Parts: sequence; structure tokens; C-alpha cells
Amino acid sequence: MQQFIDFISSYADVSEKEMEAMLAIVHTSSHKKHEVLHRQGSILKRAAFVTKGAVRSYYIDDTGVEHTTAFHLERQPLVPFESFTQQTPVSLNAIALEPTDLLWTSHEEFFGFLEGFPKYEKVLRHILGSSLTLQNEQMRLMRVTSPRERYELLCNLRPEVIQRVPLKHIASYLGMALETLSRVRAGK
Amino acid sequence: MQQFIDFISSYADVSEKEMEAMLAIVHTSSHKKHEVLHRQGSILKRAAFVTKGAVRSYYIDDTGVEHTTAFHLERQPLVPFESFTQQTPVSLNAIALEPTDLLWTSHEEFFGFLEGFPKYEKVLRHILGSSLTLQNEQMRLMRVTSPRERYELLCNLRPEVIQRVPLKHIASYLGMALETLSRVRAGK
DNA sequence: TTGATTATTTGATTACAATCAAGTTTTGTA
DNA sequence: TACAAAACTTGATTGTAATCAAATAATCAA
Repeated sequence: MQQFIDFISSYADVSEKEMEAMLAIVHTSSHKKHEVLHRQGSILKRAAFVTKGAVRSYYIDDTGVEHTTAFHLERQPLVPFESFTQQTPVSLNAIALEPTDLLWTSHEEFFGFLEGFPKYEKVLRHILGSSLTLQNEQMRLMRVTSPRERYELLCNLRPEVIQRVPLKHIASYLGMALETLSRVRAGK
Repeated sequence: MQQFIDFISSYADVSEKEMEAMLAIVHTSSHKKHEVLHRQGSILKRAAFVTKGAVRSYYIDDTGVEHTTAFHLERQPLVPFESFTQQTPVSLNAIALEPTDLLWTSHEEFFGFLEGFPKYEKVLRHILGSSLTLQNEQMRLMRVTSPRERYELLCNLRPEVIQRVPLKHIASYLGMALETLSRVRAGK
């Protein structure tokens, strides 16, 4: 729970009262390895936050191939904002890579809170802006860098992902064949 | 001006009073071909909307190569949201491809308006959500499709871009060499 | 109108990563 | 502990688009 408080505090000063209101709308859940958390096409009712474990987000293209778009480890949000804020069908699947614990709140609870504490409109805007920035950076990454560079960058930015996630998902995330990733790692 | 009213109306019902307040914060400007509208690294003070002409957004990578990220034609916004909403340095250059007229408002005016009409928080959220969705789609496009498919998709979605923009910029936008685009167009 | 710059096409070659095909190693579980 | 499934590695081959190099076409500006 402290993890979550720290996370929110990084975006805004949170008063006692606000914190209480937040804790009132937050729930917990536990999930087994390989459990599906949400599916492509469904309307997302929950915004979640990983407190333990690891989650993989991915989509399946027209030809049936999986594309991994994100890894969510401890202390990270798991919210497809574009679906949650607008209640449109989510475009990603999410699945637990390990036994995973989540904090979550529902769409109704969240926007109820937002009405009571409009100051957090700004926080939400900030988070949405950050998401956009992140997306931009990822886009650039895919454009300019070689497979080796992409792998090395991931090693630097998120070494724990390399440790905990099977290489086939990392290859998919980095947009290269599993074999290419294997050779890059071997230094070939 | 009607263009702009139509644009806003597509996101929310706009009352007389709101419309008046909006028009009070909107300004116009004209720009020559090749004129720079904003530069990578500067703090973006304006949110703009193209009423005439065409604008190209691009960035320059570490190796000095240009990457075109967007074309903004008539009736389209020209707002790097992640910079405008948070007043962080903008990551893109914008340059007029043709003689261009803009509508624009400043950061101060815009957020002043937002305080007066908090209903538009929701509209802004919606626009930010749409941007995220668009980014996601573009990301997927780059991952799965061949140069030919990417070109054909652009032909279908934005035929006017193909007509009005030099091929080198289109090639850069589609993430392929100019020569490749030329061959794709020749049907080879 | 003409020369110069920019835009586009075409050809030849190269480089890189995907794919195909086995192998080997690791992990989970019966 | 042993067997099966999975994760990962290695090798050979192929295909695609990048790069290099020139030539032609279109546009702009003096």
C-alpha cells in the first residue's frame, strides 16, 4: 500500500483527507501465473497498480502473431488510459507472468473521486501527458535504433525485465525475432 | 473560423457563452512557405489549428537524420500536447510546407478558459485519450506492415497528403528510404 | 527563359535480420 | 528422478529494403 501512496505522491501533494478518500476506493486482488487480467475488445472497468509480480500487455495482429507492448512490474500502473478514460474497448490483452497482486479501483469510483477532488484533474492530465511522451519515445526507438541498440537500452532502463521475463516476450517487445535476440545477447 | 467551431463541436456541445469565451482567446497568424513554427527544445506557448496550408512536424536524431512524424493540413490541430499541457520542452520541429494560416491561443489564455469552464477538462481528456489511441495505432502500423502496405494505407487515409507533400517527407514519415517509396509507387 | 537547385526514378550491390531447421539446455511435474 | 515441455542456441539460407551511384525530370528564381 505504501508503494501506491509513494506513486501518487510523486505527482501531487496529497492531504490526509484526500488520502483517506483514495484508500476508500482502492481494492486488492491476487492472480495466478498465466491468469488473464483483461482481454482485447472488452470495456475496461478497472484501473490497476501492480504491488507484487509481473504483468505482460500484448495484442494479436491480423495474422495471429502476438506483439508485446509493455511489462508491468511492482510499483507500476496497469491502465490502458485511452480505454479507461473513455470507456472504449481496450486494444490489449494483459496476462500475469508471475503470481501477481494488484491494487485497483473501478471506473465509477475513480471518476466519483475526481468529482469530489477536482484538483486531481490536473494529476490525471499530467499522467496522460507522460503516457504520450513515453509513447513518442518508444516510437522513436523503433524508428532509429538497431536490434542491438534496442536490447542494450532495455538492459540499461529495465534490467529487472531482462532477468524475470522469458526471452520470447522480450524479443516480441523489442520487435525482433527470438533468434535475433539470442544472437545479440551472445554478442554476434 | 467556422472550421474551428466545427472542430470543437465534434467533441462537445458548445453554448453561446462558451463560444464567445473561446473566440476571445483565439488569434490568427500567417506564415510563409518554409517558415519555422516551433523548434525542438523550446517551451511551447501556443496551441494552434491550421485553417489554410500545410505543416510538417519532424525531429532530428542523434545522427542528424530528419524523421517526419506528422502532416497537419486544413482543419487539423497542431499541438504537441505533452509539451503544451505540461510546459516541458517540445520534442518536435514544425515547419510550413506551404503558405499557411493558423488560429492559436496561448498557454495562459487556454488554461484561464479551462478554469472558467471546467466542463472542458473532460474535452481535453478526451482529446488526450484520442491522441494516445492514434499513437498506439501508428506504433502497430510500423510493427506489422510492409513498406507497400504502409504507403497504401496512407493513400487511403490521407490522399491529399500524397498530392501535396514532397515524396522525401512521405518516405521519412513512413519510415522507408526515398528510393523504396519510389519503387513502391511504380508497383515494383 | 535559362541555369541551378531540388525532386524523382532507375540500376547494381550490400547488409541485415527473418525464416527454416536442428540441436541443446532448462524447467516443471508426474 | 525421469520424462516432457519449454526455453534457448546455433547454423544455413533467403528475402527485403538500405545504400551507393547516376541519370532524368520538375521547379524556382534571377
